[in-house]
Amino acid sequence: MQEPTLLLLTALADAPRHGYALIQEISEISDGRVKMRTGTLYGALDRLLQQGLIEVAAEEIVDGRARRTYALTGSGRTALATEAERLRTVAAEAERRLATVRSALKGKPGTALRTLMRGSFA
Amino acid sequence: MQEPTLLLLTALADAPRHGYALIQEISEISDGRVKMRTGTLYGALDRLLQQGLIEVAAEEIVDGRARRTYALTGSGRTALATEAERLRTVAAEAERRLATVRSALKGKPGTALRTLMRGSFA
DNA sequence: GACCTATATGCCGGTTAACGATATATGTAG
DNA sequence: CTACATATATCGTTAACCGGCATATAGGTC
Repeated sequence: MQEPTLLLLTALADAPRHGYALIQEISEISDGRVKMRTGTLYGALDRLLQQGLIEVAAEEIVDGRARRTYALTGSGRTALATEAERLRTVAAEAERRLATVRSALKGKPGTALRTLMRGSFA
Repeated sequence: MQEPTLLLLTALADAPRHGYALIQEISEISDGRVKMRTGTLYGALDRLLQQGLIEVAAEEIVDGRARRTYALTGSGRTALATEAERLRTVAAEAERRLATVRSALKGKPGTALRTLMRGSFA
């Protein structure tokens, strides 16, 4: 699952929303950093509908404009929860490894180094 | 940045490694769930080299087999740290929203709902 | 000797998703 | 009347991943 898709599901996690509102919500979630384009949005919505992760919750016409509201399905909720947990785990592992002080190993290529290298070099 | 790329950088975060070792390391990081293919690996390595996020740390011949060892650059370290933080944030937001009890709102479409909907529907 | 597995790198074609651009249409503000 | 916000949708391009294939050596099993 890629980031735009993840953000879409996240934006739907607390309440159903329609396409245009999702673009705004994602902008808010990401502190204005992610401006999702409609090409990405509607392509992703179609895909997620097909995968059964979201469903059309309502189709109305407001002020002459069509408005289709989407909602997470149970399956979508599960998928988002799984994905969020996996990302949290990977992010934690990345940060743990980045925190590893390599300079501490330079002078002591003994146990610590062999431990780090386990399985990598014979 | 996509997940295979993230895992690659993570696998390089604590020590330089060569291609084949990266496949194994990623398998370990992900508890055996991700079996990275060589097509993905070497394509990604080429791309990351070009982007300056990794560099070739050593080129040796061990037992007649070529072995090219890759390492994170400073730029790669920064990129990974940034990415990890962003993912941590998004994952937390997803979990926070998933935890939002929608049933509590159903009977009280008042302040809480309006707050949730801020900016979405006029 | 034949076969399989592990180690190790690399290319190629297909598929998928994201992206930018564009189109359409209405209401509101200046 | 121009511009902007709202709202949905399609199209062509690009980028990345993926599976499969190719190549090569070393070591173990039958």
